[in-house]
Amino acid sequence: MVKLIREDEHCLTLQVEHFNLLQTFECGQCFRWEQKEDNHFVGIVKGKVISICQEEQYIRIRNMSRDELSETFMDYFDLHRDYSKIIDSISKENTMKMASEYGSGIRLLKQDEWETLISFILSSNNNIPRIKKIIKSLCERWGDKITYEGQTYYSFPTAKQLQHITSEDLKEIKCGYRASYILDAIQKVNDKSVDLYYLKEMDTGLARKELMKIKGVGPKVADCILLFSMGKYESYPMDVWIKKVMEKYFFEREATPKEIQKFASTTWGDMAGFAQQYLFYYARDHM
DNA sequence: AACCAGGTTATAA
DNA sequence: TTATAACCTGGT
Repeated sequence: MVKLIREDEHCLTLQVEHFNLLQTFECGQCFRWEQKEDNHFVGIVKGKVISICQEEQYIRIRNMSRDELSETFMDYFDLHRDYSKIIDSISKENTMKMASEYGSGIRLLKQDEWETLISFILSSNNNIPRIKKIIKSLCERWGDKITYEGQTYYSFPTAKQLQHITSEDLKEIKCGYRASYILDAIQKVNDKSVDLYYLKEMDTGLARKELMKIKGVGPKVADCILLFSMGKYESYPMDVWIKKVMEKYFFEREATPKEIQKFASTTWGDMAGFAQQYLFYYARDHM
């Protein structure tokens, strides 16, 4: 599935099927990848700046060795997985055929649990530009400075790095009422009353309950964390877009969250999370 | 001015 | 268990 085409100085070229950078970054799972003028995307994975560009099936990654490719990059972009199999298995009717074709280059990222937790707490009742702005401020204020090709970037601050910040600090970066949620997350992760990095080993339902002990983490945010950072692919985050698109194409009427969850679970089972991504991406452009 | 945006919380039926 | 109002903030 993944072929290493070329290896230059700190630079790799891959050939991959079902991998589109724009789709992967625009399908609602992440907030930090930046598109540069020359069609490059720059992001930070495990504290390291990575620059990627794409032409059709060819992916060029700058600032990356072969070891780093197999240790972090492949995993982060879920490149070991055969997405044509997944698309086949969930595209049993017209809507999913349409949606999975439209977003056929989406990959489900495996992001850092902490970053995902905080990012999606901030996402609640908020809009994307503001979410991105707040996360950026958070990183610039408390993250580590990283210099890459003359530009300055910042890592996402760890729970440890944030352990002494106050509500006032968070208000300054315009978190609003979510400030108290963030403080609760910092406290619970640091004192291990929620063992964040162990949750992926647990049963999905239990892990979900654990996440929801944190203030500001309800069903939707919990499902996002499970799906985007813990590989819990049966999760089906239900936001306003998913509700709209499901009601239009699968119910042809109003439906309750419970009905929708049940439908997703019985129809797609442990592939529901992939279906959610295709539907979300499709809905954002067609509703 | 009123309403909305990747929901959650607190309260009440 | 399910329904409703209030919520920081910035944009329309």
